[in-house]
Amino acid sequence: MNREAFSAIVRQSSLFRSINAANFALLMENGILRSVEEEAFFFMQGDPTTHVYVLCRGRTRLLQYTPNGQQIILRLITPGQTFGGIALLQPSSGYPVTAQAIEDSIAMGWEARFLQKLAEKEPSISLNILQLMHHYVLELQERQRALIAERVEQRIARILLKLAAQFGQKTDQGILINFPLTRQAIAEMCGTTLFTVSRTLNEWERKGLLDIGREKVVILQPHGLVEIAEGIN
Amino acid sequence: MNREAFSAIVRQSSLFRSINAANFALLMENGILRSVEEEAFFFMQGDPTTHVYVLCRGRTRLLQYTPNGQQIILRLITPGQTFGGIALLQPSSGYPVTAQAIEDSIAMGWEARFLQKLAEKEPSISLNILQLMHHYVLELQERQRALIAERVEQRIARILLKLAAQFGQKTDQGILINFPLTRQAIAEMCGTTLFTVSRTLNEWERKGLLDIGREKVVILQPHGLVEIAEGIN
DNA sequence: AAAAGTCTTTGCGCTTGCGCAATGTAGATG
DNA sequence: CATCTACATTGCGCAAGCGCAAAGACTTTT
Repeated sequence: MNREAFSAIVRQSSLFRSINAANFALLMENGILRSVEEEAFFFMQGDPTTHVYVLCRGRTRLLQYTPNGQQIILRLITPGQTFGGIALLQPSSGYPVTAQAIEDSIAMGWEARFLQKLAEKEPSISLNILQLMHHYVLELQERQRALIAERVEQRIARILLKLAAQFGQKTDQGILINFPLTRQAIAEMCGTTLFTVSRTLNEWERKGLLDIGREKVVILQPHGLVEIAEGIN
Repeated sequence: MNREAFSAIVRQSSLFRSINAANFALLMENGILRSVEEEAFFFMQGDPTTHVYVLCRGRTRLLQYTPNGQQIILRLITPGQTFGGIALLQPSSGYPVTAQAIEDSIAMGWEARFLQKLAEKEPSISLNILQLMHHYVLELQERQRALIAERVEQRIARILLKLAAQFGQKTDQGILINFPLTRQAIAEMCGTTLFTVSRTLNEWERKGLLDIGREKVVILQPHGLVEIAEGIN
């Protein structure tokens, strides 16, 4: 467990990048490390909001369950990103989402009370949280717009482009989405079924836009996807 | 222009209800009143974020436009509610929504800079903003869930129940939604078309759940709507 | 009272994309 | 290597709900 390396990640995280050295030292003293295995949970929807986390290693996803058991993937967390920030709110009614590790993950976490006190000394923390929530609001509004106004095709294209931006790896053929990505997972990100995703991706492969495989997507013609996402047909 | 009455509304608004008397006085000195006629705008999506508002009179809606001109009604603002709070964020990239008066409206507004300074003296303002954004996030997540997992019928039922909670007026027959509500508006709140809304409402009237008219909805059997919203069919 | 404007209803056709079942395939496991 | 398991494809049928056009009803204006 390389606490040094993790410390560097926390130092640059969007939540704490602007705090001073003394407070950062405090942060390191009071943070706990949590290791969570693939498929296991940091917390589940409804759990009491005890901790705020910064992911240090691995990949984690935030998701919601619908009453009928369907999952909605809200966002993917990579090292340096914050999750559970909602815990900072005073009267908090439980985490609004579930945080599940996609691969073995390690996060540093702080008790909400500790951070609340720290935030009094270091107001930038509150501001950063506000900033994070703002981004999240914009993301949700955008998704809602897409759900209402766009067809499944467009939404799938959008998700692929977004994943490419977040996890893309340039290869000589195109952009490999460096991420174990099942059809099911794609479907859960854009509100459709794995069947529709499968059909759509295969059609795009036939057109030469993609190169797909088991849990693999390579974008060959990003521009083509952009056109689909924008509804230019 | 009854500044006194407005002052009382601001005093109780979710944004400022917890600030001290001195700061409240400052607030009143520095606030401006903006009157906006029916259909006119407080601000539009993309406008620079200059002011934060608390609505004092009338009704206003927050909406988004899709690229193809479709509207999405995000939320209805009633007196005492805050809008444009996003302006408090430091590097802000324009209002993410449009604020349009549904009826002649008056709001008190403050320059973002002024409020930012006030927030340094009165941290509860930041906390309240955080709280507001949190509510908004929960609302958006809920809407997204509904859009993905529920059928139009359920979403319409949900919207009616929500409107009833916000604007409902008990009459001897049932709950009147005291609000000029076109089919088009309902459609824009739940991501469908006015045709589908019209058909659905008429079906429900036939079943005795509603009493509908031009821009009027009276809920006769709230429980029936709840059952539909919950998908108990 | 007529005309104009807005909101609403309704019929019809049709596309989208879901649901399910059966089958195929790649990688992991023993 | 055989087996198992998870993931992926594909065909078929179907329901939901959109889109449009036309007509009707209620308001407001002149």
